[in-house]
Amino acid sequence: MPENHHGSRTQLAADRLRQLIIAGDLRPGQRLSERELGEYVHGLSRTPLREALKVLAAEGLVTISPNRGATVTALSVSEVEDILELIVGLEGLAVERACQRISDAGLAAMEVLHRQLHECFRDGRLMDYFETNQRIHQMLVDAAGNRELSRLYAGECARIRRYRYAGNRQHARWERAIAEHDQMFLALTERDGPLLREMLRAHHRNGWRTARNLVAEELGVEDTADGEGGRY
Amino acid sequence: MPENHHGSRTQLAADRLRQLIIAGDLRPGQRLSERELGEYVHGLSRTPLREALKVLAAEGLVTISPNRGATVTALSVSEVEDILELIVGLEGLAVERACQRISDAGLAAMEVLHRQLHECFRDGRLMDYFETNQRIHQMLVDAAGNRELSRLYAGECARIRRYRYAGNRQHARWERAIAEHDQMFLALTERDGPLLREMLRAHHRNGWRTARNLVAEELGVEDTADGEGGRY
DNA sequence: GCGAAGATTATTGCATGCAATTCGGCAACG
DNA sequence: CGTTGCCGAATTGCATGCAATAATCTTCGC
Repeated sequence: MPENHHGSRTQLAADRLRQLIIAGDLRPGQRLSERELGEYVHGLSRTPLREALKVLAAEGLVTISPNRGATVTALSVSEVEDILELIVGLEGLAVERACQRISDAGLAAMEVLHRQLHECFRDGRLMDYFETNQRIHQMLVDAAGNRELSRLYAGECARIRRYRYAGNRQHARWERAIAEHDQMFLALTERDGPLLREMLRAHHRNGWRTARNLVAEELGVEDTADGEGGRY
Repeated sequence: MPENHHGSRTQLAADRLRQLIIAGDLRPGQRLSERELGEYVHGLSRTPLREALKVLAAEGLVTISPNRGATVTALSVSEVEDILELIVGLEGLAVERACQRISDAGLAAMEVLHRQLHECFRDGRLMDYFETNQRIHQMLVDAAGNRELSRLYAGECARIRRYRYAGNRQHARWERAIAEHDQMFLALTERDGPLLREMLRAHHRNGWRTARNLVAEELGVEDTADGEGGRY
């Protein structure tokens, strides 16, 4: 459980709302009335909530219409794809650096998570798998040693997390995803940046192809040509 | 002059402060007392200012210490270099896409700016040159057609703008920069993404080498090995 | 019955007041 | 002489009240 070291109510509100939005407990497009939220979270007043909403708006998680209130940001399929393209690009930049500078300890840490991933798969714990998967990718990016890159990457992942994990993937895809992770881990140990980069690109494209249909369906099929001619 | 379409005082405060910080009118590390700022900008009250500060903090332009107020974010040399590495990476991703999809009209627009750049150089208008230079790079990134990428790129550029343009460059560097722009424009017209990417990387590295010394000096020489072994 | 203008209600935007916390200085003590 | 504890001033954090804007409902005219 992540401690709340900041007694600040603004921080508390922001953290709590962020978590609710990322996890998908608050649906995209849902209205976020100030007074309503205040009663929902500890009965705090509108001021810290307004500040928290402004912060989340800057992060792209909520959308504020002047004089009309805030809603959970609702992304279109193409916006999700833009962000995903960006994420893949950032991750690609990161891994090339990571392959150059990752330490043996770093590799060992990756291996721990990698094993956890396998365990989650073996035991069929889907949610834990997603969580571990996310942590692996983040750790890979962190290994590049560029804090700003890590921050941006984490932020963008948070924005579309709900969409990527909207529905449970099919088992066939899950199996392939694990295999891809195995290969990527191998590429990392051999410090082959360009190869790892290409594998990541394919990995994300494959993953998105599965999620995309579910998202498109949920949003009402904004179906352009299938992502095969893919951008990223 | 950019119009203030939003009557919202929070928006006004955020826009105004952002401008002041980016332009360097407010120095890094400078204290931003709420009441003081309020009197400075139109005599508005603390509430919209607090909200604006929170937003700018989320953008990375100001740093808020709980119960201790806000200051203009002061970056170390290595932080600036991290951000620059990120910017170069983003721009690299962008131009590869841009070379694929830029239209003739887009190329024409780039050419207009490119000519302006030459005029600024010829007339020795350094500030206009910087401005135009920045617009060229932003337009290049926009040409990739990924709004999220454009947003992030613009944000990161804003954060280090003050550092890059801290001092006036030497004329020799200026001349070379123009030459590099000529070559890059050529690469763009020929839609050679990989080449353009490499040229951008070198262009930024060369530019930073000049600015770096001035920044390091200003910040008190946090002098690690010279950037020659460059990361980006 | 339908559309439009006006009134009503609810919500946001902002100013202000009070409590909580931090920082500066001063004095007492080791 | 340096350190520690305390007090006061100033600043931030937050709650609340009021004004302004937008949404909703009512009513009137056609």
